[in-house]
Amino acid sequence: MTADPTATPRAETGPLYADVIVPRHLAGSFTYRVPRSLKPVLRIGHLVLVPFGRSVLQGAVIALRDTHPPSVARDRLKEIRALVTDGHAAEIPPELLHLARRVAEAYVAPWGQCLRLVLPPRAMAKTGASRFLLTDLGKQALAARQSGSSAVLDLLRRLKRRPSGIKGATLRGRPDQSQHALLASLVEQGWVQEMPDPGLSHGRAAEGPPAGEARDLFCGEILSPGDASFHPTEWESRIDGALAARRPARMLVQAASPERLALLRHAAGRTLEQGRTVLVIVGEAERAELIAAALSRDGAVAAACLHGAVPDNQKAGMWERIRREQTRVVVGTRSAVFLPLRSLGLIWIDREEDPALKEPQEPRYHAREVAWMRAQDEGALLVLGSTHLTLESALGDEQGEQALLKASIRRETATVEVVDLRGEERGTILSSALVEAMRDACARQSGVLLFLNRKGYAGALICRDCGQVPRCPSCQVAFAYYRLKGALRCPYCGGTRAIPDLCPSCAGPRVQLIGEGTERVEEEVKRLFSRARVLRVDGETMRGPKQAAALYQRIRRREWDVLVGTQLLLREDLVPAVGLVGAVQADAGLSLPDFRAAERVYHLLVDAVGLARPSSAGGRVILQSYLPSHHAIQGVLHQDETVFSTEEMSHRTALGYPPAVHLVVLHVSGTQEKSVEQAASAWVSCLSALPVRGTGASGTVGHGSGDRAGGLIILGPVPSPVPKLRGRYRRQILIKSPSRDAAVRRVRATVLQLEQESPFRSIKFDVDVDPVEMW
DNA sequence: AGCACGCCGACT
DNA sequence: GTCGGCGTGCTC
Repeated sequence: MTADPTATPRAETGPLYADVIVPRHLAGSFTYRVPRSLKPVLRIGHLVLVPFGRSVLQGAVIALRDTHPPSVARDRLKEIRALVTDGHAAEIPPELLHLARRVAEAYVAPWGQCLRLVLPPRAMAKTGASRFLLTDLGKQALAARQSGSSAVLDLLRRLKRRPSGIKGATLRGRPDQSQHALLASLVEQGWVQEMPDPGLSHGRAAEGPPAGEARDLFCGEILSPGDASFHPTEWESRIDGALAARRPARMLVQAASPERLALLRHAAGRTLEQGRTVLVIVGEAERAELIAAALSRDGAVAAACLHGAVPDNQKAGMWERIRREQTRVVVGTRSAVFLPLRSLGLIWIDREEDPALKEPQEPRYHAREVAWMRAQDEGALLVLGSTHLTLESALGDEQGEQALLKASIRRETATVEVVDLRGEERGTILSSALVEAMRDACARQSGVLLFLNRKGYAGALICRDCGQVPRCPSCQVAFAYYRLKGALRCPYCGGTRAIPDLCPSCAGPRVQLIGEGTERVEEEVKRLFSRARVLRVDGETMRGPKQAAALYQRIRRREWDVLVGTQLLLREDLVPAVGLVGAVQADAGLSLPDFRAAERVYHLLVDAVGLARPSSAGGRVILQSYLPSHHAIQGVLHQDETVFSTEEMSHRTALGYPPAVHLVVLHVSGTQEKSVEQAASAWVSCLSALPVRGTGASGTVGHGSGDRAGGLIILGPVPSPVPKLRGRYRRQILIKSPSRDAAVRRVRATVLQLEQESPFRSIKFDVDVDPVEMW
């Protein structure tokens, strides 16, 4: 961000100064003197060790220069300690350095922080540092003042104050060099002890690899095309065409998982033939393993798999092999989008709607968007694949921002019916229509699956007359039933209410608890069908790999007539297609406090429909609902995506939610409630007052949103849903903007301004661009 | 963010 | 006094 890489022509001896970014929450870069020995070799992208405050850090060189920055006196500049090597000079490939910067800009995060994303895994570890601790002998020596030297006593006292020890770099890095010798002599005397620095303790080796064994049993089917209606050749040729162009392109593939994987295999093979490489990104580690295995199946492709559960030491080796193009196909979770693949030809995002593609901490990037940045920079084809495309992706399609191809592969589905639960008797779990259909399916032994979407909905209150859920008046969030207290409780503000006798919306008397869950459904099935074999599939019965594997077996061996379960039933290849699927509470989840609630419910129900056999094979789906007119239900009923998406889009547009606008959420937190409030208000006025300054790094030309209002809608500040967390008060501001770029530019300018202003020293300003979890 | 300094209350 | 928690400030 500082300094121009192509500054002044430098002397033959090489550059005098280097701008370095470090992996810390710091906005700018830091300038260092280049030692004579490095002058001829140092290049942009090199990893270097630099003294930083009291410690030594790894950083990356982002610019070389012959003049020191005017803001810092020359004698304050420190010298680069060394080049990081692992045989050769370690360096960050230029495209990745650039990618890190683009991410930093797009998500208003420090470039140095984004540097972490592209660093080789090994380099993340601490630089073999050590700590110094005071020994018992040293304590005695201090107590007895066994040394006349005040320097020695000072040092001993300092060490004593810090039972966890002080880092070697800290002690040695002090201004006077005598410390070094002093320390050595104290170690020799046995007063001070040197220990290896434990470094980052959050190495996550504990998680271990996912339980792949139980799962492998079911991989066999994954690539078998669903049914005869799949005509892949057309889409294969479209992909071939897009790959042959060797230009950045985006393509949407809407198809069921087996078809998608078949297409991926084809695309991967074609990309490799071109001499280019393939990157596949998915939300979950488990699915990454599955896809990697599927791609590698016949040995044609050697796909590496990278995700959080892979131990760090293995990651380092994989990173190297990828960089050397020994590994040419990689499947991984979101952070894998930063892997150093060269001559990248294809990036495939599978299940692009998966919220896990969004990083929940700074830098809060979305792997789908980063993938698009990479595809643009490296001339690759980006494929967004899913059974359900997000409205965001679908709208991008219609707007034709980029050359976009859309593949939609349809399967024949089951017949869908809706049962209006408001017409049923009080307390009905299984409507008579569903029971009838179950009886029928059991008689044919075609299999029954009862699907309960109760996520975030366990134990709530619903009105049997109007279908409404009582909401917290201050948060507009559905109340949850709190069993312990027998009362309603708002999950966000914590406010409690007694259970009302009458519905707050329609004043009807039929207010009831629902969401009792799978157990109750299971009991009901057993009561009504005493001879049926019932298996329950939920978080409880699937807990632990052993139990899960056993349950897999039983499902597999068809030791059941009725399966009752949660979303777990939707797992890939868990259940063979059945004759009847019942969605027990199809509208559960519609009341969640999230503007994407309806979209999620719709997707879940479409998935549930996919679990039934096609109607030509007698497949039926019954949706039980209190809100049968809701467009999520109607869309599934009519098997017409536009029924859902048209209505949903008009809601989003009317209420100002994506994809009609872009959202940016700003978080302000601090220990003093008042200053948090003040800072939040200051941010809002700064946002609305600031005439957009041309500070930006003069990237792309703006979209003509230069007017004062900038088309931004600024809401808040309001207390965050959890207004106080770990002693810090939190407020948030919501920004809506037709242009993400305009909003981001504005926010970036204000963050810089606020962080520099003195009254807000201890306040943390946090930005979330395109939030996925809003609250 | 990380890391250490220094202020403050608790306690042998 | 000394121990150790927590708030504060700096990093070329």
